[in-house]
Amino acid sequence: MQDHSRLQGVRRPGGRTARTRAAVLEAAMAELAEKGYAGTRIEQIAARAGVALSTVYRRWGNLDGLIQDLVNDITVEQPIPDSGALESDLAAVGRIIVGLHRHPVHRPWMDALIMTAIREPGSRLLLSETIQARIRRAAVVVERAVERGEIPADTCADEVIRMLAAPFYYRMYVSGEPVTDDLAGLSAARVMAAVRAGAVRDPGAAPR
Amino acid sequence: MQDHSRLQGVRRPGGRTARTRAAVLEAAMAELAEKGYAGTRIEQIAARAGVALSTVYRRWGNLDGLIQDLVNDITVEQPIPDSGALESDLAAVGRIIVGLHRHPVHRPWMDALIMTAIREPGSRLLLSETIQARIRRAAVVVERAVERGEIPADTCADEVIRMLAAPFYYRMYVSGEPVTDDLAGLSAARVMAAVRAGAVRDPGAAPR
DNA sequence: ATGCTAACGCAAAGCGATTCCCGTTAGGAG
DNA sequence: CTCCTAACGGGAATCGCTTTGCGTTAGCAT
Repeated sequence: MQDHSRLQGVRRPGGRTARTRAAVLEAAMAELAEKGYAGTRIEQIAARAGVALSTVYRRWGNLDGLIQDLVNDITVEQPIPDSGALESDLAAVGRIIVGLHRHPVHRPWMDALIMTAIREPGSRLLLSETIQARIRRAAVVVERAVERGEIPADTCADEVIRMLAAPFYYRMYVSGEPVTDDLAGLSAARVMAAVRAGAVRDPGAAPR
Repeated sequence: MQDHSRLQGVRRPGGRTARTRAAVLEAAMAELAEKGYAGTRIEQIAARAGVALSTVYRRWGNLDGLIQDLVNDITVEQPIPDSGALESDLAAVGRIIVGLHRHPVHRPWMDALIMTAIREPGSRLLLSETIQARIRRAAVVVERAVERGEIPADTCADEVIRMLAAPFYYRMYVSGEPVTDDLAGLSAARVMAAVRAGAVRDPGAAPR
């Protein structure tokens, strides 16, 4: 294995280097979306980007490294819902998650992320951080509900979002059941019940 | 790719064939447990089993096929708790799931299963069926609670178990947060709140 | 006990992933 | 504008995965 820490410290970040990076990342994204993780060939990415194979390996090391870099570039920013009622906000957040998974471009990314995270400890950390950032963003709907006095003040906002999101990923990657739009509403209702009962307080894990 | 349907229809299932199969599966299990999915080499499995490399490839095709066969052999049977109260039963089921993941032998299997399921549609189906079988077994604790009149009669037992299990897998494979024993109790309490509120009825997905 | 052939062992070969070497191009500091 | 060298291009070489051909062993039907 080589260094690859250059991802953070390139000596000449401008001009050609930047063009190469952009081209390769775009090609990788397209290939992943079309062929999926298993069907993606580094050589194809290089060819599509009009770049030498060795360039890809020098800068990213392998497909996993490429994906890690890709994630940093793509972290999807969705508007946070604010309907005035927590349950409908949660349902909206749920639909965003469903949408992410159903979108033909995003699904292969998630697949690749999960695969990579299982294989590479470094990737696991990256995935963990990416998800955590998304949770934090979505958690404001819970915090607003607390301010409104809609739910107990000691509710753990992050845990609420995790509880909401878990079923989607569970179905996608474990039980294999279909992920449908109405799952968002169902999941939101269940989470609400737990929150109202005051069952979502002290986090089971340190929020890092 | 070859046939590999021979996994189900071997012409000479006895004697040498059976010995080979047992030896290879045991070796595969050991290698997966020691090295994990990424570190497992088919050649190592063959060597450990005292079998020719080509034999492994002829019968199982690749590591994924081997894992599929392995799963059929291993489906873990745990006793189903029956404490008389649903919440403590759920917590016990949760602890079983936690234990499965923490056990040094089972963790690589789950990793391998998830990986394989993402790569191979056939494996996805297999994982789906395996999980469904486990859900069904665990769901009896919910059915008993219904008979006791402890929870609404129209509660969907399978969904309760899914709701209980989802956070564990979510933490393991998505958010990357630690999976601890007390998570079992927390998760059980949250599920109970939703069930009592009657929020876990009509299944969001057809039960297969 | 005997014969047929499934299943095995061995080894060569093709394929993609990854590394390495060497010559060339082009940022960007001076 | 010039020079230094980071970064690139091209291709050979290595490595693990997987397939295939051929000869051998051993179930199991008779």
